[in-house]
Amino acid sequence: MIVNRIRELREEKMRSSSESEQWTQEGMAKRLGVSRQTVISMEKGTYNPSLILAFKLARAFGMAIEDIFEYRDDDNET
Amino acid sequence: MIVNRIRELREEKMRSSSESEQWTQEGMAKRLGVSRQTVISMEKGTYNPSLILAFKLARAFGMAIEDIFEYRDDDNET
DNA sequence: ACTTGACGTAAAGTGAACTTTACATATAAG
DNA sequence: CTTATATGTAAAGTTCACTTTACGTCAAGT
Repeated sequence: MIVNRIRELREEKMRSSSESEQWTQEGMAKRLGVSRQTVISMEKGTYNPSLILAFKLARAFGMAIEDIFEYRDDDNET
Repeated sequence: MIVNRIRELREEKMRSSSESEQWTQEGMAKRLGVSRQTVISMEKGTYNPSLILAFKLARAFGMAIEDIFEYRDDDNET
């Protein structure tokens, strides 16, 4: 399974950034080129995003994928 | 789009590793828990794997995702 | 009171990641 | 010459990431 820090990071951006509306769920969705539903699902962490989405997120936050997502091999995933 | 070094890295492992059969396409498929077709498709680079698969690959190679996959935002992907 | 913006949820649809099977080729070994 | 192993390809099926729409809540502003 995969654990992520997306919500935490996004909320920190909302607080610190001058353009906080860029960092709402909808702002992030636009920036990433996905739907708001997808942002919500990612934050919930209930699913396994594509590598491209992970790269886009990492780029948006200016971080490495490994600093946003943590992989824990508890069980049998695809 | 995403470019990767999977084939290159796997073939290097085949040459240098003592258990080279662990690094055939089929060996990798078993290790990653996917089908051999999926390994072939990944090496061809024609598609966008899941984050979990990317993590498993990175772990198999003992590298970071960013050292295996390179993200180039040429156009409009999901 | 009413609007507006940010977040949440549910449900149906689409496309692509991934599987499975089957067959074909090339190389190396016995 | 035959057998085994590694790779390639094609095609049909399944699952799930992601979309779209629609509606509901809550807090802040006017």
